[in-house]
Amino acid sequence: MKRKVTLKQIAKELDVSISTVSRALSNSKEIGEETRQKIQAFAKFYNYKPNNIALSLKNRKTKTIGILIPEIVHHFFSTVIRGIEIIANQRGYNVIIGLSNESFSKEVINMEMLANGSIDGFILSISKETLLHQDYHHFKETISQGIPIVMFDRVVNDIDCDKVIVDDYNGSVNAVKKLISTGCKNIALITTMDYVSVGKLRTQGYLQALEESKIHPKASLILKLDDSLALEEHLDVLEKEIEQFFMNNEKIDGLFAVNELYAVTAMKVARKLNLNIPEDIQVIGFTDGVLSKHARPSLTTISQHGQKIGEQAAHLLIDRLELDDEEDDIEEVDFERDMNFKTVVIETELIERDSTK
Amino acid sequence: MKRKVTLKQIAKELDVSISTVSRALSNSKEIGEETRQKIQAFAKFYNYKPNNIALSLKNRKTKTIGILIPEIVHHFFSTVIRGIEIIANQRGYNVIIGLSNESFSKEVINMEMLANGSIDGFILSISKETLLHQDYHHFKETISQGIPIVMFDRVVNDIDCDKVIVDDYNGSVNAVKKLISTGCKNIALITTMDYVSVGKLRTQGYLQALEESKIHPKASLILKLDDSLALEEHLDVLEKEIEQFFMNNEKIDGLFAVNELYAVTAMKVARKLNLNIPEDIQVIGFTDGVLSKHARPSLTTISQHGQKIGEQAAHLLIDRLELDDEEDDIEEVDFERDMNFKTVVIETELIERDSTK
DNA sequence: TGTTAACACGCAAACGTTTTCGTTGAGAAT
DNA sequence: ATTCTCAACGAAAACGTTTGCGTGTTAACA
Repeated sequence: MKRKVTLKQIAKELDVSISTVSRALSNSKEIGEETRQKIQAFAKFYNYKPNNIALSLKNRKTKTIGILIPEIVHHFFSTVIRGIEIIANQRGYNVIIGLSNESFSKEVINMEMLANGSIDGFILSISKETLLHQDYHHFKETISQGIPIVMFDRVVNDIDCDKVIVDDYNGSVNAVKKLISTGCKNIALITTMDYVSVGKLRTQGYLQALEESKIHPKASLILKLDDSLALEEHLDVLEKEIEQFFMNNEKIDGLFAVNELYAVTAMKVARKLNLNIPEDIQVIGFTDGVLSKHARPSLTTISQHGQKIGEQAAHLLIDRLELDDEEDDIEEVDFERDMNFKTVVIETELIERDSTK
Repeated sequence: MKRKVTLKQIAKELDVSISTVSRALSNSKEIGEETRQKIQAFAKFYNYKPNNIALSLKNRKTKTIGILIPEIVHHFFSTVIRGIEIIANQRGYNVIIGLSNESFSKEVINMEMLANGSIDGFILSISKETLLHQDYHHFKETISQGIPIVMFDRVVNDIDCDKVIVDDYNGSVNAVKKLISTGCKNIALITTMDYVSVGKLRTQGYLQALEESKIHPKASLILKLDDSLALEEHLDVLEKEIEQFFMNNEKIDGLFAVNELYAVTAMKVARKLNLNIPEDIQVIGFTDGVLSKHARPSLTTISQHGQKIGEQAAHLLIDRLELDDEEDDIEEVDFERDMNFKTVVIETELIERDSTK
């Protein structure tokens, strides 16, 4: 087992000083041609690579970004990660991942863990529990320590950071408009509780589309489901809830669901009730995952472009990190800095498949 | 922006030495009661947390493990990550993720990048390209540098490391036996090219099950697909290939597919050809993902227990890392060490749903 | 009173880098 | 002969920790 070779060892072996080795390897012209060649050859032979940790300590930056998400077995989130990773790698960064599992305390723990020097900045999506408690002190503290954050998808307004969000509102408006334009008169909505910001926005979009078409929304056409029902374990409960909902609203001819699972389950129920899709009832779901593509019939969805979100978030974060670098040199302009936080909106796209006319 | 406070700053502020602060915070009894209280109070007030990078440098271990996988937008892999993350967190480790995107060079680059001090050990699944080239020098080099590796799912034999594998062979045997026992006479197989070890094993299992039942395998009943067809982009091509396959083999009454996508697509084709599932043809797929659960009819699958795989892999790696710690102290027994690499086999489970009788 | 032990703390090395600021020697300029 | 100027290199600090060892003070002991 040959341990990694260090500058010190090379220096000793070649009977020069550490600084000479360091300079020779960085092609400094302060070092004589001959010595430089010798050192470089030796280093190459022993496959010298500078130790990242030592570099991190010296430069006070790790070149890694921390990703903090609620769940990883999830099409949308993993797509975002892929986007982040691509850009991060391109720009010389690594990614380290923390999972909150939708829990507030795990989010805090993970954050503190990584904030102690392990990462240069965060890209995160807030856990449901945090959103429910509305306790954002950990974000604020992290930021006040000089660690920038970029939030995506699930964001809150009162935090000073860059954000990348999906245009949930307009996406929903368009989806529902599509249903209206294809003749739906009684459009139902299956959504989540309001504290999840995206659920709220999608609900608002639904209402807006109805209003624009002078359709009066009916409370009975809106089904708000507890989030735990989204868990794969409670599939049967979810199914029954939706079935009950259908029974209570016999005239439903259009359905908009705020996620894929709700939509697909609703289709299953519709079929059970002998409703034909899209003839009797049209369905549109939010999030374009693998389910939508392979459902029967394939599901018309609103794509969120998760990868693009990740890429944008990564760019925003790294831009800010490298901007901070320059500011460190100049050492001024502290006042105007909080002004220019951006919020990038990623447009959604309606992907039409067989569940709509 | 208040930067994180360091030992040095505390020492200066309280007019003691750095060592005193360090010891006071670790509750050393070498420090007087009064001083200790004072320092601890001060540290708590300023929310002192030791800098991970500095600790890593000093201890020569980072308490992070590197995960290297071909793809993250993938149910199985993300499940494994979840398993790893859970155990890692429990045992005080972080995880850093690298994506090879099934490319050899990206795998090598990522590996070298992380091996330079960023991580203590790897958990990885080999990329297809690497498997194809059969070039494993980067694994060997990493290991020879004293960085342990745990491979999962896609493994190769001639590398000295712990492994966690799925019982692909027996899983397949059982699946095909199930088909036989429910009356299938002409069982087809849809698989991948042989260089992906798991595909090969699953094919062997299929053959074994046939043989045990004295059924002669027919080459015409085996469809080997190029891997690129697994990509979501080529769905239509995949569909046509399978349709052609069905046309050529009219008597197929059972089908075993080595992944979910093949199975679901085959069901789609079967339906198109007016075959009823499971009456006319039964289908079983490998990998229990979200598709299987929501397909119509729901798909009988072989579950790989991805999370369990991740958990096991994490335990194996961390056990070895902490065992290495002790050996560093003792400084001996270098010879017997390569003997005790474990290969843990995670049993599969046949999850029966509606695509089989 | 002199010796000693316990106590409470500081110094400095070490982890592996980069970089600033010397220092040395030789040849050129005065 | 003396000063100056480079070229070529080394020493040491710094990043933030931990820890072995040294040291000064005090109190207890003979």
